Amino acid sequence: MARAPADHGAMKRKLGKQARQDRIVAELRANPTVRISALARAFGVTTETVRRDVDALSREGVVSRTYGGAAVTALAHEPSLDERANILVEERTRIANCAVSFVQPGDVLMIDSGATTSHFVRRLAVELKDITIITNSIGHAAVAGTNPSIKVILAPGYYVARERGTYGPEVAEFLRRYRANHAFIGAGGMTVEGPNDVSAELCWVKRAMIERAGSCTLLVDHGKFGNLGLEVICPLERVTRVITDSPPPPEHQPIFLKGKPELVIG
Amino acid sequence: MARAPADHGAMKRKLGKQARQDRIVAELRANPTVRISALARAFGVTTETVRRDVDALSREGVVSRTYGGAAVTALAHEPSLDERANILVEERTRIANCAVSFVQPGDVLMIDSGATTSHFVRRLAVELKDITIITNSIGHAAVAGTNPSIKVILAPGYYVARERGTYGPEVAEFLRRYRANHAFIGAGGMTVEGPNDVSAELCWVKRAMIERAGSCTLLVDHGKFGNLGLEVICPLERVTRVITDSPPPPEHQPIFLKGKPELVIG
DNA sequence: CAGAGTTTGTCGCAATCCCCACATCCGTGC
DNA sequence: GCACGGATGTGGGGATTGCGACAAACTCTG
Repeated sequence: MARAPADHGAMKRKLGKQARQDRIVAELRANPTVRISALARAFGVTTETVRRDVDALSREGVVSRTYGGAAVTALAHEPSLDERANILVEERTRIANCAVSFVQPGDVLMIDSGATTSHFVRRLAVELKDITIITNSIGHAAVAGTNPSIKVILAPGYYVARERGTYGPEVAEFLRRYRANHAFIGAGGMTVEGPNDVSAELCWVKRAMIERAGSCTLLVDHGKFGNLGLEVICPLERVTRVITDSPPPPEHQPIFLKGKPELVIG
Repeated sequence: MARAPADHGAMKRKLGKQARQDRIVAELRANPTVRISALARAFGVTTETVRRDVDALSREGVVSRTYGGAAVTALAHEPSLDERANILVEERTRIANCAVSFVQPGDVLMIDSGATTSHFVRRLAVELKDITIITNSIGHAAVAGTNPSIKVILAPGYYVARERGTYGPEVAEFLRRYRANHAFIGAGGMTVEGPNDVSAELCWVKRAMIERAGSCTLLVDHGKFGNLGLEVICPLERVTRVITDSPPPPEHQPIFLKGKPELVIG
């Protein structure tokens, strides 16, 4: 593979132990794995030295040791969205399947980033044609973009790795220039006050989407009912429809009493 | 290639190929790395068989190969089903290594999407701290975003799957609201007229970045000299510096005669 | 049933890695 | 100066892995 012959940035001078270990974890941010032999060449030290570094980092739990090198530890990498995407797959797939039935060719959708909505987008990319998706999630864009008949518009802003999407005032301002038929958004919790989530920046994006869409469908699994996050996204009346996987517990049925958010069970 | 040998659950003694590979990725959800030898023992097959499985998964980008095993992929890294990213890695890595030496902490960079610039961003994410990156590439954003000390601003627009980035008038308009120290851009070709590329929409993004940056560095491999694409991006004088991997052929040396674009060989 | 194609096993050698013991270098404090 | 501990380099034996080539077993199809 890529040799490092008298490497440019590496031969500056001898790095100390700390500097080497920092470089190793940095390298693992760019590449999923590193090899001891390659690092030794790059640092201009012996493989034994690198081996000791890697072993030390491994003991600290910063990296995960492999035969011949090291890899990113599963937890340190993307505990956030990645882990969340792998739980409740069954339920979320049901929600997603149900949600696509409300979408028709020609629709313009706003979809916020999130684990549940990502299943929804995956189904959209498979089943539907001639729709436009406006989103702040690069994951959604990448998935939906594989379908050439789906037009994807990505919102700008500060990129937040944890959510794999853009956030900040730019997003809301950008969204205000568009108008959509529907907004499909997720939420961290759902009470009689309305949908809520844990982070203010997440809420602002969802709010902007709801504001600019003709109607709003909430995608939440049954575990979200009763959760109270930091901030309420919008009053209950602004939500047109709630799609979930199984009936909410009786104590939260009052949410749908007035029939204002329509309840759909996938 | 995409054949599923319809294995029912009756396979208790020996697992089929598909079942093994599924088990491997499942194993990787629990442990950050697996070893071929261990898997071979667990499955009751030869290490060669597991090696083939792992190699296959690695080619698909599902796992990342290590010496003696496999590791979880960084998810941000692999989605390069793009064959262009896998050629000239040697040359592009050299260019990227050279380019990072021109960047200092505190810099604000505009970087356009492209195969060559992606190597550059990867190095940036490893070696530098406290910089701001403004880009239209979701790949760049995902990679740079793993480094918490790098601020990433993503430009809006129509998402183009082929380029894994945003394009269209929105991009240029958005960029106009920022000001950067440097622009690092790639190009499909390079002649005495200046850098060029094959698609008008690509050119408009590059143009906007050059316009809004104090100086502009072009990252091109040696094969690009003499290529004439559809559209010239900007006159030669607007380019501050050209970084390439090996000296351009003599017939294209005139590009650098006036010393206006500085020539740097990585 | 035959034949083509796929999957897996076997074998051997070269390359690589691990581990251990010991030597060397260097800065620090006495 | 000198002892000392930490960090690093050296060298070799032993184990593991990678790779290519070939054969055996199996699957599918006509």
